[in-house]
Order: sequence, then C-alpha cells, then structure tokens
Amino acid sequence: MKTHAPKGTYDLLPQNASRWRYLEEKIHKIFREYGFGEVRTPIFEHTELFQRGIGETTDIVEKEMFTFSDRGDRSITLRPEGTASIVRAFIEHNMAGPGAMAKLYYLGPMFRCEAPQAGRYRQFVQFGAEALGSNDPRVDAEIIALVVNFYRRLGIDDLDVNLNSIGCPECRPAYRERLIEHLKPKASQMCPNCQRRLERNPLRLLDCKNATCQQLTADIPLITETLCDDCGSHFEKLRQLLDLSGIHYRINPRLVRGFDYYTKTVFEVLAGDLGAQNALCGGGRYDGLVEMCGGKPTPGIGFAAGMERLMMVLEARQLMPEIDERPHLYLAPLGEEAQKIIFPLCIRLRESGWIVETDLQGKSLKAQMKAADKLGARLTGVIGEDECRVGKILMRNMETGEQELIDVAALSEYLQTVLRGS
RNA sequence: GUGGGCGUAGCUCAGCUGGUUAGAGUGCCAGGUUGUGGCCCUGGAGGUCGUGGGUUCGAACCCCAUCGCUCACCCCA
Repeated sequence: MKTHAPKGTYDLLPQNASRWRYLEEKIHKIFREYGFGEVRTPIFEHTELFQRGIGETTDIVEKEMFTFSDRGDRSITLRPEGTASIVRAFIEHNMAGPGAMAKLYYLGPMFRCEAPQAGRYRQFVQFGAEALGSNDPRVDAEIIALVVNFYRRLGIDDLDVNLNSIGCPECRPAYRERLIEHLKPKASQMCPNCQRRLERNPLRLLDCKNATCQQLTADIPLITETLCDDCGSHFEKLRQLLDLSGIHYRINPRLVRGFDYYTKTVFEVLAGDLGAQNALCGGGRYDGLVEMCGGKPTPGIGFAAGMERLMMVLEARQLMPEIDERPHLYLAPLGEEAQKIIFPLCIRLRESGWIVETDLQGKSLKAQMKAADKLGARLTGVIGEDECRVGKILMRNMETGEQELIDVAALSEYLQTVLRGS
C-alpha cells in the first residue's frame, strides 16, 4: 500500500485550499466582467482530439500524455491542456451560429506526464479563455488586456508582456524557407536539438536558449518584416489597440510557441522571479484549429495560465491576503446536561449563518478555551451546571476577556449586536 | 530521458573523526485551580534513522544497490 500521492501531484490541505478558493473567485470575477462564460468539459477525451488539435509532433502529444484504454478499448487521454476540449464542445453544441461569437473560459486540472520541478506538476491547474468566431484584432487585444489586468489586480506590477506575430499559412511557409536557407550553412554549429528542429520546425530555433544557437540566429530576418498584408495589418491594429488601452508590451520577434495550431498573434506574460518556469501565461490566435477539429472554418484566439505558478509568485511577494475564516463563536459545554443544550444550539446557530465551533471530545473547560483561542473564535460561550439551572450562557469576548451572563434564548440577538453591530 | 542535491518525530532540522537507552525547536495531549485561552513551567505520546544488502566487535554515520523527493536541462502554464 503506497501511502503517498503519485509523483508530481499534491494534496491541498484546508489552509491552502482556502487561498485557492480566493484566487478562483478572482478568476471567475474577471471573466464575468469581460463577458466570458464558464465551460466545464470532461477531464478526459478521446486521444484523437489532442493528437489532431495540439499536433502530432509536439512534445505534449509525443511523450507527455496520460493515455489509456477504457473497457471498450477506446483510447482515452487525460486532458493535457484546455483549448482542444473547448473547441470540441464549441463544435459539438453548435455554438457557431452564423455571425455568432462564443467567449468561453475554463478552470481546472490538466495532466502531463513530465518530470516535475519547481512550479511544474503532473496534475496542475490551468485557467484560460477562448474567443471563437471573430478575427478582429480587438478580440486579441481584449484577451491580452484581460490577462494583464488580472495579474495587475492581484498586485503583480512588473509584468513582461511579450508579443509577436507568427503569420499565417499564407506568409509563414515563405519565412520558414528563408530561415532554413539562412541557417542551413551553420547547422553543424547548432545544438543537436536545433539540428533536428531545422527541418521539422525551424521557427522553434528562434527561442533556443543555447548561447551559440542564439548567436547563430542573431542576424536572421525577422518574421514581423515578412508578414503578408493581412497579418501585417492585423498585428498593426492590435498594437494600436493595446497602446490606446494603456497595456504595456514588448515586441519579441523570437517568441514562438509550442503548439502547432497558432497563427498570427502569439503572446506570453512573464513575471520576473519565476526562475526556469518563468511563464505566467501564454496564448495566441488559432484561425485554423476549429476546422482542423472538424468544425466550420472559425477564427479563434485564447490563452492558458498556470495556477500553481501564480500562487508561487503571489506567495513569494506576499500578495496573498490573510483570509479570515475564524469562527464567530465557540461553544463550550461542561458535562452532559450542558451538552444537551449546546449541541442543538450549535446546530441552530449554524443554520442561521453563524460560524460556530464546539467540542466533540469531552474536553475540560481549560482545553476548550485553548481550542477556542487557537481557532481564533471571537466569542466563547460556556454552559456548566450553574448556567444549566438558570437557562443562561456565559459569553466571553476572547479579545478583551470581558464576560457576561445572558439568556440562552437571547443569544441570537446578542451575536447580532456584538458581531455585526459595531 | 540526462545531470546535481537530499532522505533522522506530524513539521523544521541537530547528530562532532563509526561507540551505550537517537536529540532540539515547533505542533499535539495532559497537568500547574475546584469552571477560563494567549505568556510561563512540568510531564507525556510520537522515530522500521527511506528500503535492501555489505564492511565492522559495533553503522543514522562508511561502501553498493534500490526507491522516493527535489533542482536544473528539455519542454511548457
């Protein structure tokens, strides 16, 4: 019997879970404000969806998916990212009415079987959005504004927003050829990885971190200079919109991304102190994806962001607020007669919305006071033999230490005035 | 998949060149008032020293293997 969670997974215990809830609420809130509706798709899909959607040659599909057969011998995969499922649901539920747009978001666990390390897990939580049905650059700008403002709201003020356009099936092949032509003579000097990439996916050479590879690609032609008219003007308009909205960004012509489906706009948001896993979120436009997944040709753009990394940054910078989950009241019975009064009282108070704790182990008063203190209860109510006889409860203010005897029947009003009155 | 670091109490860690019953802090439980928390004091519970093998009179310590965790490369969120 293994008594530990599988590699790359973790348990969220109550104290941390409440911090997650806090963040999740912030996420739901901003998506509402920007007009995105939540979609909850299954956590597993037919393997084929990811193979076709993400791309057969990506690392994710090649070696990082949790794939297994179900009883009916169907190949099933735990979702490694969110976009493919959203696109599938979009097609399946016919959200693509003529002229209609769908703005959808998700939040939930994703699965990739890679070696875990700082800020990277095998089961991890991503949130993201997909805007389907418009190729207007305003959609791109809206998505970027959303993520930037989200992180800003949380107090992250040194965002590094990287922006690029990687063209479309019209103009990218020509750039690709130019790249290969330009780099082929230098192939022998490149890292083994890049030598392989040169034929298969030369754009990825641009973001190789290897120093010599960087040098070799230092003087290559920039993709932003070879975009077709359509891509060029799209990019230009996007930049204008961002400028007008006060969103700071940096054009990074070396920014390319791991998935095959991206077209035109790609972006990444970094936060300075994340170390090796420095991307807070990333995304881009994918005008061919819906069609590739079996839907009508529909343009789209989206992003995905990691929760664990966001949490890391917020914690490192002490931007997580203290979450007050202290009980309003701790009820301490002494003896069985008192328990018979306190137990139902406790239940009734909770039903009217108070956060109430009580002893369930038969501890001494001293131990109960201690427990009340540790839980941070604002008030403690004691009922012993004396109080039982007269139908009273001794209320102690845990902050000031003041105590007063009140009627049990009057407890509700007492709580109202003491806890909500001031 | 490749390389580095680390596995001792629930948690954070000591444990000197191998030497008796393995320690501290914190947390937990109880007591110091017979019905009162925080501070303080006392006591208690809690450890297959990751696991297996080897060296030795003797191993938490040395050697080998193995598992796990972790960081980095790769890739990504």
